[in-house]
Amino acid sequence: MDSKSGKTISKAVISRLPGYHRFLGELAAAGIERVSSQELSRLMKITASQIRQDLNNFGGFGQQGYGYNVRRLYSEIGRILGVGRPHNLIIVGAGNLGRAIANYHGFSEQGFNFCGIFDANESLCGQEVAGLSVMSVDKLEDFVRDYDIDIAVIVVPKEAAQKVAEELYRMDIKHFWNFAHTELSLPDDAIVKSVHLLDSLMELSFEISQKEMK
Amino acid sequence: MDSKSGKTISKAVISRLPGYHRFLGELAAAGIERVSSQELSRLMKITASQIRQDLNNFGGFGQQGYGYNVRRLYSEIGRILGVGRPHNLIIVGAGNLGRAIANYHGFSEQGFNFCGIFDANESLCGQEVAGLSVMSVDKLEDFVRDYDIDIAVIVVPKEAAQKVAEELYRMDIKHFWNFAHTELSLPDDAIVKSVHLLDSLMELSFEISQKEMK
DNA sequence: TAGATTGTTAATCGATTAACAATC
DNA sequence: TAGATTGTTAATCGATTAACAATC
Repeated sequence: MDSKSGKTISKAVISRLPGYHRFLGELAAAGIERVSSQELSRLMKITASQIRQDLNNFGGFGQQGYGYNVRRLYSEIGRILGVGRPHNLIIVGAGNLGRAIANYHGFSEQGFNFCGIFDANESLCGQEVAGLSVMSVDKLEDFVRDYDIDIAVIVVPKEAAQKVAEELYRMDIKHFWNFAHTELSLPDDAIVKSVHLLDSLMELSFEISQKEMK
Repeated sequence: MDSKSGKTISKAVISRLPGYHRFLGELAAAGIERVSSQELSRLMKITASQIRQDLNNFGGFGQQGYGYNVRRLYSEIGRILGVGRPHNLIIVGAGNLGRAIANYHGFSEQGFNFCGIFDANESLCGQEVAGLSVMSVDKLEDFVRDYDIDIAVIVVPKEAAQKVAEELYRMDIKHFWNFAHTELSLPDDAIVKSVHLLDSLMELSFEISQKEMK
């Protein structure tokens, strides 16, 4: 069990874990061996107290009087996040965003392997994207049965997203990284992580408006 | 002033505003005229109490015994978010993700207009992306002076992001939508909204790991 | 008017920060 | 040992939920 005594980790803590992983990765790459919560605090602009609280959800990775070993903490957080251990993904939707995701190599460096890319538009099928040949969504069922697919990336128009997700769920895919501009509604054992780009841009726009009213 | 008596709106509230906008847009498109906080609560899976609290940060948009007028509330939230009012953006980085963003039409529908796309790689210059011709980053300074650019989308490799952002800041661009896998560090009057896709995928991976440990 | 539902205050819950004893 | 810094408990702060008077 990752978290001490199996207690649930709050959303707030989870959302900071990738940040720890990123900063520690940079420190490790810079050849830095140890870091204190105070140094990390300055770097990440969160309090040292919060850093220690967050890490202690998972165990005592530090040493009094010394701080934290950078490489050790980096790999512990990686393990907690489940990176490293390989994940097999498919991309559903071979539009611009689907292609962009397939082509970004930062994902595979962390063990996220794109195994197939699918589109409903037959005229796209056979095109090569990031070393994969775009397949018809008709082939999804067979493909998912043959490979051990863990996560589906939903990059289809919002009108199609719910239906596609339900079909994938029936094919026993329970984990979704959703880029469609809509919420997916699936049974409780499904895990959906949505990235709503327009929402993010709107939050920026809100902050701009607030600043200009000052 | 948007918020009642000018008080600062919490991050938590801001993050829910685009969701309200989206759901109300869908209700309006479906021809639904009124909605109560309780109905919206069921739809959005947040409590009715929270919805009323959130909205009352900005004023009383509802009516006792009736609820909220869908079209009115939709447009009020749009106004609060600063959508509708046009924003001029440039995209810096004409890689796959930059192109995908330029090509997604959902942004311009909300008043976010892409005016130019730039890349440091001269061999990409002149290529057409979403009706725009990719320009050399050398042209940025003149372009930004001539057009009224409000927001820069940073879609360059993480090694280049900080430098590019600083240059844009010097050219008087203060608002950044950052997709590079690093934090941007800029003076306090800059507003940076980052989208770290890998972080999002790692959060999903974390939740998968947690589920599998149960 | 009676019923419904808001706007708002008060109560609860959870997350962050502060403090410090434990210990390397 | 003395100094540094963690792990952890307690105090504070902020966000969510509950409750209900106001009112359409």
